[in-house]
Amino acid sequence: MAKNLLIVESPAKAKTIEGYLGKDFTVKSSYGHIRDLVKSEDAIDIEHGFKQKYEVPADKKQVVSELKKLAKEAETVWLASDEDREGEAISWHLFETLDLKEDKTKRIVFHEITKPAILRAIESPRKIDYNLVNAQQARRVLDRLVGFELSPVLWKKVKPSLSAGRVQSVAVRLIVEREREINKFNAEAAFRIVAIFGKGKEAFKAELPERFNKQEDAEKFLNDCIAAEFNVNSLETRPAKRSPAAPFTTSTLQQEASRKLGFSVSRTMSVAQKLYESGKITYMRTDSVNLSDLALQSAAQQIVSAYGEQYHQQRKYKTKSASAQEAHEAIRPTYFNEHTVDGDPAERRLYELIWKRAIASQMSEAQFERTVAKIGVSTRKEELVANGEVMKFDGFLKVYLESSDDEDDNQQDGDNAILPPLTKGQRLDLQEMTATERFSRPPARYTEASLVKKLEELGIGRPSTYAPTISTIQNRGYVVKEEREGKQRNFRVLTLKGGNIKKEEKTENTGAEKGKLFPTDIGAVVNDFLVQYFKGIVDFHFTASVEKQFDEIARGLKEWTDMIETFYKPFHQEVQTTIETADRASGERELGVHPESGKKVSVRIGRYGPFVQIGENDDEQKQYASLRAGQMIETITLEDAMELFKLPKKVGVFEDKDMTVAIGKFGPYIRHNSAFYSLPKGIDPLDVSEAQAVEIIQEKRKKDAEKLIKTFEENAEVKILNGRWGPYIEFGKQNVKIPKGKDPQSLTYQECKELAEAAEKEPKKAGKKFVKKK
DNA sequence: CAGTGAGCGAGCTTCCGCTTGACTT
Repeated sequence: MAKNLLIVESPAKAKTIEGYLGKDFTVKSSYGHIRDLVKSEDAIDIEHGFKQKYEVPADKKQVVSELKKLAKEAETVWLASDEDREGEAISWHLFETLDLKEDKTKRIVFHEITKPAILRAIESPRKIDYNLVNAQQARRVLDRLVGFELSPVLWKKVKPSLSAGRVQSVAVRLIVEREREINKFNAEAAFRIVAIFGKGKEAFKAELPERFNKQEDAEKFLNDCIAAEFNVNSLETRPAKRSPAAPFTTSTLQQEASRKLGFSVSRTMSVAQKLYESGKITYMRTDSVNLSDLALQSAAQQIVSAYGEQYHQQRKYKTKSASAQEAHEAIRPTYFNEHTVDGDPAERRLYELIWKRAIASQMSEAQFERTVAKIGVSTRKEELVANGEVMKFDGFLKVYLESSDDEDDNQQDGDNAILPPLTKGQRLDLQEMTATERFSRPPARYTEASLVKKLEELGIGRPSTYAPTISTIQNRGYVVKEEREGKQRNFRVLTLKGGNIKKEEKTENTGAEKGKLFPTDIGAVVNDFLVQYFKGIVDFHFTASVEKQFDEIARGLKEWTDMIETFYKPFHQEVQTTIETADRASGERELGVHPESGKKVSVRIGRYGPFVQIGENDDEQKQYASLRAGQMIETITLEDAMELFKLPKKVGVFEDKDMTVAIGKFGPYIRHNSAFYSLPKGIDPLDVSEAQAVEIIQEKRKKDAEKLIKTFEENAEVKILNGRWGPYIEFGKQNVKIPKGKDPQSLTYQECKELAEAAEKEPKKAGKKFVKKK
């Protein structure tokens, strides 16, 4: 038996370290935290110094008992969890739970998984830092108190099963408030003037820096240009440079993978996890931009040998985030000489991104020559401006260019263009000039990744929780990630060409969104409730201010119980008062009066979601209709609401059964004989003819028939179908995958039944547990 | 993917942060 037991948090790390340490060391993993507060209300004894009650959760029992056994046999136990608040607490929990002895236990830390770093750590062990542990306890207790007192208030005042917390509630608030900014935004139109000079390859664009608010002014400008002479008034060339971005942290990786690869934050994390487990990259949950000395050397070597000495420049980056705890390195390839890796396409692409970003971070800056030509118009005092850019040295751009969040279409032209050789005073030949009406844009909706960026800036959440937080707020129904169609908008274009001005009206699609986060009604109602009654908790700076106090605890300047006491007393009082005094929140809003009956029309959240109601008194005949996807209580109008009552509508009869058109969660559909048929896009659900409906039903049946492999005489409900992932059995409401090697064509009814029953008996544990329904 | 929107009441829900697997119609 080995003399030493060394415990780290992650099994992949354990494997690597074991290789460095030789056979005197057994290296094991705790798989993160091994204990947590009990679920019940008595987890924290508020009366007695907030004493906590911990337990080992069921899924950690085995890990703990194995570690316990190994610890007993070992001469020395080395606690090597991460060097941050949570890591220190993990060491402390291990010390307590494994019944370790003070004199046989050593606490060590390292920031990078390299042999010298680990050996150095072993040379200088220390004791558990109880100040740091206390800071973690304060963090844990605060989060539990906030979450488990606030959530029940929502159950009483809004709806059961809702949740609130220090992190998730702020995330929802950001999205709700952004949506409101967008709603109240008024686009301002202005005319943008762009001129094209020269012909063929010599042609280039110039733009007027000023914009015209009125069409007359734009038109006058164009008019003045008809007879004008254009000359280069000034020509200025100056050098410019661009530096590479720091290597990835969790949050920047999520952002870039979202922009460049279209990954959701959880997809990014699970692909990165695979790369980490197969030893391809360093740890993927980190807030550090630091690279180990070994990594710096190895990157330098790669850059010099692949691109040459002039492309290399060693850089050390500093984190900009105040909340960073930097227990790990930045995310980088384990071996820089592996430019690509095996694996599925997602792994390969993410690895490539990580490799390029880390390599580029150690490369020289790119150098440009930027030219600005100002062009005088003889009949006007304004000048047109042409920008040209020539790259003199590509530097890090040879490998990697960071993408950006703003997709400002106004900047597309002009920048990066190459200007033909020009001389001062040169007369230019105008080919064409346009005045295009452009609109100011509302603030952008959050994507998952840009929300993570914002949370990180506010110091809210940690690398390990960004992805789960995004999932939580969606699972609770506070937020939806959606694609929404834009609206058509007209804009005017004036074109000056050949001495004539042509006026046109064009249309563009605006406001279309894909993969953006939208608040739901319940999200908005819960947010408003929390902002009204618990302003302090959902304040954007709440986390920053408690973090400051955690730091003081960690430095031994403050008692953690004092801090919690000071926070808890007024907070708990607010909870009490709110329970006693606050009204139920349903987001109710009056829309006006029903034009025909004169009854009141209102909208609010009900048991089954948001709905419109006509009538209010008990004795009145009331009418109800659910809101549709994309409609919200706060923005729906009386007219929209009236439309809702026009459907469902009977459109005719087919095979002796009614055909009804309605709108559901996934859009308009026809219901016929208890089956659903989606309406193709472009057909107005209010204007579907009987013949059209029949056609849609038959079309769908034809498509289904193509998927069908086999049916059975015994039971028409049972079918074998071709699905996206191969053949499967549709057994009533249950779908069962056909095992590999079985020929779907030759399956009997009895076999199908057995497969279905076997699948029923073996419920998908994890799937059901983690993926909340609805 | 209907329409439903009353009321009773037992028993349940819920936080954040550290990990990995088992799970995908």
